Amino acid sequence: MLSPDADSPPLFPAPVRVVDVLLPLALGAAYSYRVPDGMEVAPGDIVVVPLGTRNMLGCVWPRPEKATPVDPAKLKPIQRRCEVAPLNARMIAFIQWIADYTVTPPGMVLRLALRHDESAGVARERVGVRLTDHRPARRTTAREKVVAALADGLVRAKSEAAKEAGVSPSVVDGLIDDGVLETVVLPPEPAAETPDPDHAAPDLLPAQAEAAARLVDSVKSGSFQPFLIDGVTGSGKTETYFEAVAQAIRQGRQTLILMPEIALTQAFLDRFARRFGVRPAEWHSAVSTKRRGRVFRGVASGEVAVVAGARSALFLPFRDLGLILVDEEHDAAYKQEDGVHYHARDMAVVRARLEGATIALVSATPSIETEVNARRGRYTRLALPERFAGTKVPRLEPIDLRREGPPRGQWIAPRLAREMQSTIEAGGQALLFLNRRGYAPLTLCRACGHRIKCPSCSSWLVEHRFRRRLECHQCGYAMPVPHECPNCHEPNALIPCGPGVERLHEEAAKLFPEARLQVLSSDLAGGVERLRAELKAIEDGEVDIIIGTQLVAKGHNFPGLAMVGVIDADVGLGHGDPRAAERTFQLLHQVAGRAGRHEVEGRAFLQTYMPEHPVMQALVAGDRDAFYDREIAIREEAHLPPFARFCALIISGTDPHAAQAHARALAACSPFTDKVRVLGPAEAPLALIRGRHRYRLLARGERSFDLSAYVRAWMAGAPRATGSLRVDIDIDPQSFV
DNA sequence: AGCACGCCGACT
DNA sequence: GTCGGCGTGCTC
Repeated sequence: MLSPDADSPPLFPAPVRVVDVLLPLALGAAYSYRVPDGMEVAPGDIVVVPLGTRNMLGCVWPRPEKATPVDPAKLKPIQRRCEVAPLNARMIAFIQWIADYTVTPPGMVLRLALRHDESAGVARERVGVRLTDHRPARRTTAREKVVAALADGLVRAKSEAAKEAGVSPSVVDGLIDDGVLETVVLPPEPAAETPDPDHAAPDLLPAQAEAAARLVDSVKSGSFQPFLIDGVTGSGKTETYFEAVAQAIRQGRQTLILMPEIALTQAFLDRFARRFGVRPAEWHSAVSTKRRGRVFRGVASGEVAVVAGARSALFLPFRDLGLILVDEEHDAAYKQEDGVHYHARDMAVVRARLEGATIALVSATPSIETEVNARRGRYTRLALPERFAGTKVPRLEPIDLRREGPPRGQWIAPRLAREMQSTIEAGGQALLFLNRRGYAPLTLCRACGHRIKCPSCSSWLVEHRFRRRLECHQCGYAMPVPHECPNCHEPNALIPCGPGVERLHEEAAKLFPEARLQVLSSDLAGGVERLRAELKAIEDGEVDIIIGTQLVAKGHNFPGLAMVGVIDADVGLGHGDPRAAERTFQLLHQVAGRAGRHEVEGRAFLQTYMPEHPVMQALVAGDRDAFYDREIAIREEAHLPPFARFCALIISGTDPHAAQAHARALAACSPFTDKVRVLGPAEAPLALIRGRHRYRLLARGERSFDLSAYVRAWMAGAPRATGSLRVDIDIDPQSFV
């Protein structure tokens, strides 16, 4: 074969080939690049392209129909194509969909899928070593140790061999050079072992078996179907959906189990292992970069069958995703509120639709959105009404703090104390739930009435007596506890107001001097290790009274827990947050549900100043439907999600005219101008103002509100210098299905 | 997101 | 005279 002469120009010069490359930047659109001769690229390929002075990783992107061609003089060539798995068409569609829906530049969404350095990395070849017949010419003690360690003639990874011999890896390298050891290429370490769908098939209750069968059928059908697994605490929701996982494995399709990060516990992984023989691949912030790289590539190759992961796992490049489970679907941690604003639960539904996958949202207390979708038949409800162990859902009893509250300066009502006493005497454990870390949430000056606030965000500083500091729970600011009032300088006038878990511990210790107490909060001294140890101690019955924050509501099991006392059931109610009732209901339901899981009849007590509040009434009556009926009616009336396309536009930036520009734009494009109000930070509901946003517009528009028209109007009228536009993601889940 | 460019204050 | 603060704007 004659090779073409490189010096002479071709007779017919090939036309310049141009493709779009999406870069992981906030750029509005993909940029065009020239494809060098001899390079083949297709949409989804990961490439390196020059941008300004640097080189960047990007993804070849489908060219829009009406793309404005870029000046050919500007075109730079693609540098190289990366030898990594390209994004498939479904993944591209997913990224584009999220970008459109959340009004975010597509590059920012791509970043979520490419961000992991591991996506570009290629698995490094693992080198193993084995002893040969040669013996070292130069003998040293270190070398002797290596020879002795490898005397069995088996292959070991290089680092492994050095570690076993107790020498540095360079000794091993030296022996390789001398021919004493030979190198062997090891097969790449598997990202995860393959779960066995038939490892330990469970016994299911009739309701579980029926629900499992529905899910299995759906996985078999290989088409998009959304479900809600709606089961009371302890009804075996996990075991039920594990059967769908087994089916997906049998069919060779992949499964994603999404969970809030804190719910992804050892206990869950162990349960999975008991059913499938091995643990699933994990994906969350605590997984090492190296391990993430393996999982990432394993997911792309299809080798990893099941991933259990936090929010960000939603953007993994699955080769063939057949099943998604969203555990604790009501959890607020699924909502991402910086960078790309998205709700992982809703985007999971979108991804399932694009992948042709079965999806099940799982909760004992579904979010309002999901409940509405189930009631309207968009999601198929699979109800698990009974507890697996045959025990009843704990009875909830209100304690009216107006009539039978504790004396001033104390927080455990006499009745609650009596119940705790008899619980402990009967050998059971009691949990006091108070969602406030530290000793006291407010420090007040008796002399001048000054309240100590955070200098940077003006919320109250929380006293942490153990650490002898005042801390801001919003921004992390901390200072030593002052000896005099910072305002009037009166010494010894500062008094702590209200309870935190530390103070509650103090009170409980006084009331029950014999009892063994343990505080559980996220700032427990000693970190994760200590927490794990304390949980073990509790499980082994070495603790009588647990005093815990939100931490105790999720994930961990307390087999000996007989009763729960909620110190302040009203926390969270009464602010302007439209989700206050929902959150309180979910949290209290969940905490109360911790009691009496195994053979012990559980009881729960709610200390409240408003026992007549609908949330308390619904909890005490055990009437979930009443709660949902009311919440749905309120939202429908107020045009809040899920009955409005969105409820808030957030403007980041500092331009004082920006709010007016938004107001004009809203008025220009909303058919419901009378329902559109512009609220300043002081007026907007407290919970909607968090952090750095200077202005927030609440557009209580109808679902027909045309967002793109709004954006156009805003762009036209926006002052030149301004921040960016973001859309809050509490939106209409109808459009996902 | 970076990185350059640019236009004003305190240094060798 | 220059070094360097970060405000603005561009990158195919």
